[in-house]
Amino acid sequence: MPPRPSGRAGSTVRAPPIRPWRPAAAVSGFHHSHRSRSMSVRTRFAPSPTGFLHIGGVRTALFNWLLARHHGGRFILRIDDTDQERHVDDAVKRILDGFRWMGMDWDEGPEVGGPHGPYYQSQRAEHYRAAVDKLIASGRVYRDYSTESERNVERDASKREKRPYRFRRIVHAPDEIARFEAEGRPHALRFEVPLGRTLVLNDLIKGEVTFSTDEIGDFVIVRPNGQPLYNFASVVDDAEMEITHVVRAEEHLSNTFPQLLMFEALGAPLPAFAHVPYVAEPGSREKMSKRKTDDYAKRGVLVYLHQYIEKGYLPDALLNYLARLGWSFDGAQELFTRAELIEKFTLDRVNSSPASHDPDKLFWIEGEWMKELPVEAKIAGVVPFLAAEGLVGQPLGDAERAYVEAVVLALGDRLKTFSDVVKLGRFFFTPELTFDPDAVKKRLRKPGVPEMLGDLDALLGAVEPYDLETLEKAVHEYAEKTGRKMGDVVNPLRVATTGQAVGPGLYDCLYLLGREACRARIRQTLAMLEQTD
RNA sequence: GGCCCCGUCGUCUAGUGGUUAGGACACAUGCCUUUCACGCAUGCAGCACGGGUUCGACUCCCGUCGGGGUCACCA
Repeated sequence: MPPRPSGRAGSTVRAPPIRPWRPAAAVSGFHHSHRSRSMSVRTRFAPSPTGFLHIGGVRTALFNWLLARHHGGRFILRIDDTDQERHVDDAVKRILDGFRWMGMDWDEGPEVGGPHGPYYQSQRAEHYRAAVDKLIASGRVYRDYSTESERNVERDASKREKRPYRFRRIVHAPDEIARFEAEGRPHALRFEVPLGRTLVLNDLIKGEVTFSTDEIGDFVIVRPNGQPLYNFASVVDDAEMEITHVVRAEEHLSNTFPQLLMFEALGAPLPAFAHVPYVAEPGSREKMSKRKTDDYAKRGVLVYLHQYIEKGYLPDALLNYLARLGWSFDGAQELFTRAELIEKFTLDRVNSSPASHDPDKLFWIEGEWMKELPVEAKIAGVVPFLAAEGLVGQPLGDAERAYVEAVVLALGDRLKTFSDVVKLGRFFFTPELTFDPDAVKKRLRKPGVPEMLGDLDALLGAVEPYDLETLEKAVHEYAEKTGRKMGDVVNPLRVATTGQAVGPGLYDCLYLLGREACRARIRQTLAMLEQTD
């Protein structure tokens, strides 16, 4: 237990730790009841519609969603667009599509509405106005007539003297205020922070955090142009939307204390807070930065949700991975179904330290989930990628569909993401061979290989019937008869018919491709070898 | 710089004073095998550092170092 602040002036405000299933008793010093005492759990995710969702944001949203679902509560989506109201539609749609893809459904918010709407901050002006009236009545909010240049003087001085900058109320004489008003001088609305109080937050992830109000400057809640600011708007909304658990990124931990003051001034019940640590770069403790997106891309590290969607990842796999990034159940279980996650997720198992993004582990989980996927679903997932490359027609014919199914089956566990079908199985769909230079060098540029390929061409022409079993038997017999090792026959034949050194079993390839296609490819390979020898 | 948060293998984590510090990914090796993938087996690897407290510290306290946040009329 950290030492309790004692013997100093000021009261103590405590936000009690609340376990939804067993509300804690009220703690001295704070006279407001806690939200979740008698209500069901209500969580929210409040993105601002700028750019794309990155995986850190998705994870925060997921924790909110899981918490709500775990307790049979409600998950609310709110669009925090106080700042920019233009061209929001597209960004919001992208966010919503991302949520839909992840299968994180929201009970209130855009498109579905709800009893506490609207769910766009840009449409809630009257709510903020009413809250401002309330705060003004409480005497906690005042008009600030300061100019930017005046504040800059203070700020620069603070910086120079290496002390924190904190705005404190400038008290003007009544006639001065009258003059300001007469000349129409613009003013912001500020919250007057009471000095000398110690605020204690019982964060559900971080534990007990103590903060002195002396560290908080009087903050602006409404700009001169009437625009409400985040710190204020989000408190008003969380209160009105009856949010019981504010689960958000830890960068908001310090913001929580001024917010506590506003909840108090508003006379609103306090939600519980849980601050989720940031996501670090792969292999590092450093925070992932949006600015480095291009660098990450060069290293093959994907940071945005849409990038994983485009790669053909499985929502259940990403969900599983993100849940385990910073959360664990028992230290042993790695794979969780959606239902298990809902059943087992609790905030107290969320790690209080940052977790770094591990694309390798994601890829492994993805593979595990892909193994479980029924072949029908694999076909459905793979077809768009084939179609985008022009490798299959659209819509798919019956025969084509059967062929895709056979290819998917042949690919087996090699298929990790849906887009892998193009990388691993392209040769199944086009007569044009793309030769892997290393494979050609290693397997084909060997003495005797062209002659052998000639033999195999003839062999394929003679095999009857042309099926898996007979093919395998014929190749074995050929190897035996000519005194070659199986690998010395099979590997060149694979490269000659697929262009690649790796892939499904050889006989699967030969059979699926068909007799004539295989023979044509062998001849194509022979020609290639001669030309570039 | 003030204040606040954080620090177990490369990575995700288990661990709440007494453990040979456990599991997973990655990596390495072997087996399986026509390649790759899968599977199986084995191995490598960790309590940031320094002081305390204690019979005994990864676990508690203090400091240092490192990472992060905040100190906006951004969110």
